[in-house]
Amino acid sequence: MMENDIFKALADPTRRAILEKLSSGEMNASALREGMEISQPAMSQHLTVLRGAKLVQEERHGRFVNYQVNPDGLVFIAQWLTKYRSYWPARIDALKGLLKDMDQ
Amino acid sequence: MMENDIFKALADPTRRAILEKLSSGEMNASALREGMEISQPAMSQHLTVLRGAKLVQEERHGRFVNYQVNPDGLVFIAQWLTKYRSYWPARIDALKGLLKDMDQ
DNA sequence: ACAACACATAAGCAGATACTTATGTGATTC
DNA sequence: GAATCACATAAGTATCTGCTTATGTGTTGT
Repeated sequence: MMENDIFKALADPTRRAILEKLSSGEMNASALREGMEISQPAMSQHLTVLRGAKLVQEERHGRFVNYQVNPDGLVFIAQWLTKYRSYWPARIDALKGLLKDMDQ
Repeated sequence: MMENDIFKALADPTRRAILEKLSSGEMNASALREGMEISQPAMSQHLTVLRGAKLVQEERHGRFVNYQVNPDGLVFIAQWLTKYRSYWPARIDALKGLLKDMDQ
């Protein structure tokens, strides 16, 4: 199931850190490791999970694989959030109408 | 950490189902169990996790405890999502400005 | 062709997680 | 005030998760 894959993927702090790194531009797996104290296999495994959740996309360039944010998973979460619109604080109430637009 | 508590709490499908039940109105723990095939202790444990993530609020009424959605955790996720605004598909681009308003 | 490189996969393991049964706690009812 | 009810907590356990080390696969450079 899509929903479960996404939330499980985001449950791990290392994977959220990877996503955040990618938010500033696409990067290959080695570049992602820099300053992260994580082994090469661990990174590879995390990227597999993120790809399965449609949170990242990969693109091969020779022997490098560039990863970038995939909006699909994130859009799903935004849509999931709309189920709770009516409970949001009033000061963010203006968001409601726009979130509605996302329902197509 | 707040962020980790929220994402870990949402990683479990049963807890997401509980949240969704609460989205249609406040309910006590026994009412939440109806039609869910979950033991009483399991429900109690899940509600503890959801409360720790500020995704639900409790309110005692005699020997019943009413639970309701707590927007705090959900608002946090919406704010977290804004980090990836620039990767959203164009057709949802209109949302960008509004999400920005949430940054205060 | 071979060595070096970037990354993926396999297998094993320690710790985390979600369940279970049993029992505890506080409120209500008779 | 004793029984019942709604819920919480404790302790044990099977499964899941994320790591490790070892090895495999495909690409590049010489």
